[in-house]
Amino acid sequence: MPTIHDVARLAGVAPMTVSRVINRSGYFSQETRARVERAIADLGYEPNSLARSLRSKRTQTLALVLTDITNPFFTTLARGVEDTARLAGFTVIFCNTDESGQKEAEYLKLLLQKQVDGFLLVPAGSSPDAVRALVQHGTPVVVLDRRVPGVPVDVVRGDSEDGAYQLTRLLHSLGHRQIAVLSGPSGVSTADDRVAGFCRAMAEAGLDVPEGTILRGDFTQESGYQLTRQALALPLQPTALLAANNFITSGAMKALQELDVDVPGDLALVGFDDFPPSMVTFPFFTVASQPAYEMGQRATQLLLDRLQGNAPADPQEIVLPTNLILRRSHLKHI
Amino acid sequence: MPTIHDVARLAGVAPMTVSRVINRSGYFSQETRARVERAIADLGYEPNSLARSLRSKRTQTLALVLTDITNPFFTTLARGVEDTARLAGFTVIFCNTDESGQKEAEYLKLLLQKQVDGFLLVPAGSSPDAVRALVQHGTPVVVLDRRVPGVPVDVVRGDSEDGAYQLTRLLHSLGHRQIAVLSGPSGVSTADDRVAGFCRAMAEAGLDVPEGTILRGDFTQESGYQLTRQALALPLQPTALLAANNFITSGAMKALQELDVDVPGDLALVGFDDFPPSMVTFPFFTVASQPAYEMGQRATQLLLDRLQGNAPADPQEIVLPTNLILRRSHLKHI
DNA sequence: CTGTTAGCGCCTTCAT
DNA sequence: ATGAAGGCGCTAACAG
Repeated sequence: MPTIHDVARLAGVAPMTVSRVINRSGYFSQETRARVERAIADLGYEPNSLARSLRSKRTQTLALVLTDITNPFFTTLARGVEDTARLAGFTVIFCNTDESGQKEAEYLKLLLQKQVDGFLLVPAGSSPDAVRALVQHGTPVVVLDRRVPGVPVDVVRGDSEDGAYQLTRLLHSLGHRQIAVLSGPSGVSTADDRVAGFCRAMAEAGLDVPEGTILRGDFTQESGYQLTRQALALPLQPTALLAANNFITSGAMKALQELDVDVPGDLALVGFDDFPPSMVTFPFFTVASQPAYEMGQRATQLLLDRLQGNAPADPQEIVLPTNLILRRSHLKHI
Repeated sequence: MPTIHDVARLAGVAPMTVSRVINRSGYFSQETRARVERAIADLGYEPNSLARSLRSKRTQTLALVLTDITNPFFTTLARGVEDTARLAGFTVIFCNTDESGQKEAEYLKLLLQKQVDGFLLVPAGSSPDAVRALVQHGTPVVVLDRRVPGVPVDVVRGDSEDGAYQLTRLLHSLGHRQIAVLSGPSGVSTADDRVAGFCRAMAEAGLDVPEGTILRGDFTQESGYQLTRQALALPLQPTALLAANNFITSGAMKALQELDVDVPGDLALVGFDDFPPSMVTFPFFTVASQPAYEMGQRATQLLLDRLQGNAPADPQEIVLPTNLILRRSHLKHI
């Protein structure tokens, strides 16, 4: 690999001059410029970002740490991040934590060592410690998708509370009184907020929420499957199910098919997060959809702004509205 | 950010000694070790990977360059890559090219400058030039999913030819004689191989392939939609459609629904690539599924082996079998 | 407009 | 068992 010295020698100039030409910084004559560019081309020289970053203290690299890129919601979000980063000349390292605080901690440490310029983080599980540590450390971070109460940090997320509120209102307007909620782990804001939105709608409607109708598992298909079986074993049979994310919805559907419960004939089912349009061949699930791509975009833009000192001093909270998509799974007649 | 010097000063030793302790290299007494570790903890010191890499010439970073992570096939593959890389202490930078040779070229250049240790590459479009350049450059590369004829490079891919052969045989065994193929761009090996497998099965069955029954577009939902409309306008109406990937399948289904063509009642539809299990709530499409996760795993392992000199000298080609999954979309009675 | 000096943070080499 | 010198490739700061 040729270095800046090789180029300098071949062009008959000092390394510094080569540097100037490469970076279009400072002064240089058109003639030297031509000689240098010739030499660069002849040698096939490429600048070494490591050396550059070591000096400049900036790597032009962002870290995207999320729970599982296999979830289409996060896939789309990741795409928003990457596209936005690319336009600014940044590159993205992605890491899956699987909701494990330990994996998360390991990654954050590794990424810090790699001197990434900033973090886009979907905090794992219910521990805000990792986020707090990052923030105190002074590293630029934008938290995605989830709130981290008590930590002064930028957040870009969907309006979970409102989405759940809307879904519940919809069910209520259709006559449903017994609704079971299949949610994620308590302590995870999305899970909690969706429960809260549900409760608010129920309270407004003057309905009480019977013991056991709010079920907690995690955001997986398996969990949706289990919770659904539990919900159907409840003393007061629910007439509708509200699933707190796409995986849970999918698991619920699987359980219902096994139990020969027809949706929406026997039971209404609504959920959070849409499925990717390119994959939805049968428009079926009624959902509260979050703008995943935009979330990635906005978060990345905010992070980039911060890196350039273009963001407001105090932590921003950007809450993107949720979009109610009416399809068929809610259409149970009461 | 404290450096190794700060640690050294606080511990009352030379920077070199700190380095030895950190890397467990060379000799040091248990006592110095304790002092150094104390200092490290007190300062919250983290080694700077940039400086380390600048010396060692290794960044412990891999590049994953693919066409579009939004495709569940690539998402799963990416997960296989990341998991495998993680276990080996490597980190992954991911980039989407959207089949654009230009984006690809830009990224490869950028990543080269960042001194990534190796590339996992799904080559964009039909240009093998980028791959060839990388290989000649001496950079470790493993090509994923697609063949790059004429370039001596490691490849890990699915058996597209055989998958298409099996799907075609299935259709033939059910009595289909007029089958239209909706494929991707010619020049992309997966598209070509799937056409080839189809042709082999037809030839073996003594059937000819009428003009126009092999349609070429790209691997998108939109393209699947268009090609399907073209296919149905063919002089010899096909009784079955073979879609060359999941997006095409989905676009085909969309078109068929619009045209009020019932699947499988009026027309059989089979395709390449499965949909993620967690998202498949209605088992419907009969497909040739590729082991995406394993593909990512194997490719990464091969790349890591190469980096450590543990791989055979000549380019490896790992072809993973395709798995025929029978569901309902092929069940048209003839 | 161009060159020299110095140093980013670390580790290889050689000395002690 | 520990330390000093030097350099990885680049660029900020200062000369000229």
